[in-house]
Amino acid sequence: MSEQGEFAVSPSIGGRHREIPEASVARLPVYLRALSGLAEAGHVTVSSEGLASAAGVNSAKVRKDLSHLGSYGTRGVGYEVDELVHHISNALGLTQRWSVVLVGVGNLGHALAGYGGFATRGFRIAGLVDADPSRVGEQVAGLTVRGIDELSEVVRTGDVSIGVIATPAGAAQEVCDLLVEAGVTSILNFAPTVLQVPDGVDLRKVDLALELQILSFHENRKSGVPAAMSS
Amino acid sequence: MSEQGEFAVSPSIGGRHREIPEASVARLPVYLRALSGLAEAGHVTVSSEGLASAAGVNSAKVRKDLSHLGSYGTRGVGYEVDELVHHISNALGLTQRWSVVLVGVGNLGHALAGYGGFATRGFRIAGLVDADPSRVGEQVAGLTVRGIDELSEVVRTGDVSIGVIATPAGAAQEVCDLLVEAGVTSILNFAPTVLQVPDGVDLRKVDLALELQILSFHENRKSGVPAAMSS
DNA sequence: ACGCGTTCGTGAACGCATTCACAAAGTCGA
DNA sequence: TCGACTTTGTGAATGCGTTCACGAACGCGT
Ligand SMILES: NC(=O)c1ccc[n+]([C@@H]2O[C@H](COP(=O)([O-])OP(=O)(O)OC[C@H]3O[C@@H](n4cnc5c(N)ncnc54)[C@H](O)[C@@H]3O)[C@@H](O)[C@H]2O)c1
Ligand SMILES: NC(=O)c1ccc[n+]([C@@H]2O[C@H](COP(=O)([O-])OP(=O)(O)OC[C@H]3O[C@@H](n4cnc5c(N)ncnc54)[C@H](O)[C@@H]3O)[C@@H](O)[C@H]2O)c1
Repeated sequence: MSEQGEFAVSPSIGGRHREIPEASVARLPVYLRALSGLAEAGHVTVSSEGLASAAGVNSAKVRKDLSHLGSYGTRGVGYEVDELVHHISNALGLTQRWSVVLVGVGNLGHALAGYGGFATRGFRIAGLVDADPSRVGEQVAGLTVRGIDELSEVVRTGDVSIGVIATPAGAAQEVCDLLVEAGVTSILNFAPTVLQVPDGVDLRKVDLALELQILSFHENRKSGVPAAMSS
Repeated sequence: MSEQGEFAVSPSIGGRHREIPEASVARLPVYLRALSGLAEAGHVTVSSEGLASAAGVNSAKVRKDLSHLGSYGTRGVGYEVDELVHHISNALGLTQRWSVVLVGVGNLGHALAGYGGFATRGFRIAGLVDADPSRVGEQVAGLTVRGIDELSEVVRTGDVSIGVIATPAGAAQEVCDLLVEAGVTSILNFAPTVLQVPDGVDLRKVDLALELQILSFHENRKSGVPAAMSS
């Protein structure tokens, strides 16, 4: 409850460099999880070294990343765990609860809908939507599946800003367009397709096949150099 | 069946720079998918520009990436789609079929087991493993769930090199250790934990909560600057 | 045969991210 | 109070990835 004051006295008052590098942003959730573990284990403070090993990175990276949030460490001691959790949560916008709509309640969609990780991380599933008439009305994870024609209404009434796409690849762009039109400004795509979104809409993807193929590449490397047996 | 000859006459024979940058490797699967679409649409050749727009990147990146595989383009024309598919598949090691063991057949594990994307991308699920005795013996996606004590045997007899972890976070490191001990050299982790693996084992992760939190950060940015209302 | 238009392949420039390394700033025991 | 010790915060150095920009190579029409 004092970080605004801290910000006010931050160095170089004129310089507005509140930009946190994307690579740092991607690590903040990892730190957050590591800190939860440390807090449960009874740690009150943690050094950059300690947090680094818990998060699987090196300590210089931790310090640089955290420095983008402000100067919340104490030299000779480290960081106070609770305070750091608070600041990271704040930077990530996790102090408020974001609402999510999940489109495509099939094989994967069912697993996602039933996944406890949404709620525990502060995300609320505001609605489940599917195009298959035989799925509409079905109860999944305590929610009723709605028709795709109700998407816009779900987004509006549920104050939804994040859309999750778990439809087949062929339908993903169409669904994406509908989500954007309905007012969603962040999309997480599980379908193996490249999606186009207008400026102002953030898009991230989770791609199982891609991950496996990257592993395949490294497996291939490991199993003796394959195409270098010439001459 | 002629790329070894091609490699042999590659420029700077003494310099052994067959290393493909990790960032390029991560895009090759995307190109592969884009090329499949182009092939279906009847394209025989494609320019770097055409492939770039299909893959959602810019053309300089495409050319640079493909140049790491060799010189398979024709100036003034572009790349032959079929040939490129072949070379990328080869570079990724997709000419052979990799076997996968899936550990943790719960909510998410069921979805993964039933996912057609494994087979169509050339990956074979050699076994499903779970620690819950009440799950062992269950039929899932045409396979019988085996006990965790059988993991080593499944890996050995199935010639498994890739392990997928879909257990709760608390069990992930233990499962990871078992996989490594059994001889698995690549691991894809769905549990929200940092895993430790020895050198020589590749580890990748898919982290839903992390993705959502990154989106949350950007949502937060968009909805007016939040913590800058001081003074 | 030849020139024109197209597109690749790649060196060079640039920018972002990581790592190094150390002065500054704090704690803590005596 | 003070000095030894710990750890942060950050400039500088380095490394990696992206983008630029253009010469070289090729197809094609004439
Ligand atoms: N199952 C997995 O483990 C897994 C893993 C990785 C990626 N994926 C990807 O996730 C997506 C979903 O996979 P799945 O196994 O759940 O498939 P699925 O076929 O079981 O489910 C797809 C659902 O989307 C619905 N749908 C289709 N078109 C729609 C539209 N226009 N609007 C709204 N809903 C629509 C269908 O009715 C169906 O319920 C696919 O793109 C798949 O490649 C799945
Ligand atoms: N469900 C989702 O959509 C989703 C999404 C993202 C991430 N995840 C993560 O994936 C993991 C699995 O999620 P879930 O929803 O399927 O959970 P779940 O509880 O439904 O399934 C976990 C399974 O793992 C088995 N298991 C537990 N300990 C084991 C061990 N030592 N060895 C082998 N098997 C063991 C359990 O018996 C169970 O069948 C979790 O870490 C979760 O955070 C799930």
